[in-house]
Amino acid sequence: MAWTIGRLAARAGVGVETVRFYEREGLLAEPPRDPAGHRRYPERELMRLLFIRRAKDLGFTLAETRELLALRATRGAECGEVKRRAEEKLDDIDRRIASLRRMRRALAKLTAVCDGDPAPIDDCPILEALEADVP
Amino acid sequence: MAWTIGRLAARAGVGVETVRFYEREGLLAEPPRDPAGHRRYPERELMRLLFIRRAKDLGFTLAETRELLALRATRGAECGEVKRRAEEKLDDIDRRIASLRRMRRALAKLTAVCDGDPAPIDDCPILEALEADVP
DNA sequence: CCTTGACCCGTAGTTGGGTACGGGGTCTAC
DNA sequence: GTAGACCCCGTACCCAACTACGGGTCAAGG
Repeated sequence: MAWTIGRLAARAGVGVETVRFYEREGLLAEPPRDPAGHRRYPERELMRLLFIRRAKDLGFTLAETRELLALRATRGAECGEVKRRAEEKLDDIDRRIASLRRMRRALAKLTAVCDGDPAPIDDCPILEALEADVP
Repeated sequence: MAWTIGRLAARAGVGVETVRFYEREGLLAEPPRDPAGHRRYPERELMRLLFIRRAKDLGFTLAETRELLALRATRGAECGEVKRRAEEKLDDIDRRIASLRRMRRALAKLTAVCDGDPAPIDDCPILEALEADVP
């Protein structure tokens, strides 16, 4: 089953123009065309499109997302290089998760305060997220 | 100890103009001034500034970051509302962590493939991050 | 004194990531 | 056979988040 640009975009919750924009930017490959010159997308391109949105929401730039999508093992020689880059990305992701967890802990503390004793707290509690974290 | 805008910015790794921009946008409060009219920042403003950068890197907009920073329990009546908003942010953060974990799993799989049998894999492995995740 | 450097303010310009427009072709349904 | 819904392409426009510019004040060092 192949999808038109409009249907693909609708399924991913983005606009048609956005899909064409990602194609220009090299995030989506140029898809095959039907006899009328219209783009026909295979199912897997939806995955790719959803991944791009997800990565964007997580604060990756389009350039970083392009790199993430380009990571793949092809043959012996390149494998080490791919692995190195993948490990860099892994570290990046781990740092992001750790940051989010620190924010999460601070927010959870705030809701706990609200639950029990309704005493006011003066300072912005989320700033605790950065405790002992100054360079 | 109070810091000048230049020193504060340098410690946080941003430009002076960025700090003034955040002040205009209501992310940083207007600090006290010295007799010459220069801004003098208390230590805690560095926390705030670092938090803003961190949140930005995690994909929060400045508006969302402003909301995060504004969350605090003040007195009984407002407490329920603050708690509700904090719980929304918690859910948001949990979703982000889950997304990052899915990416992480896919990347880890890639490095594992590189380690062992150096057979090439055709498809972009990170797209597995979205398996069974299509609407 | 006078230069240097860090600050002041306001406004203009830039970059990343889309969005909208305008003029046209195509396909299906009435 | 024509209206409506889709698609094509190119270019122009938009918003968020900075970033740079230009002209002015002040304090310390040479």
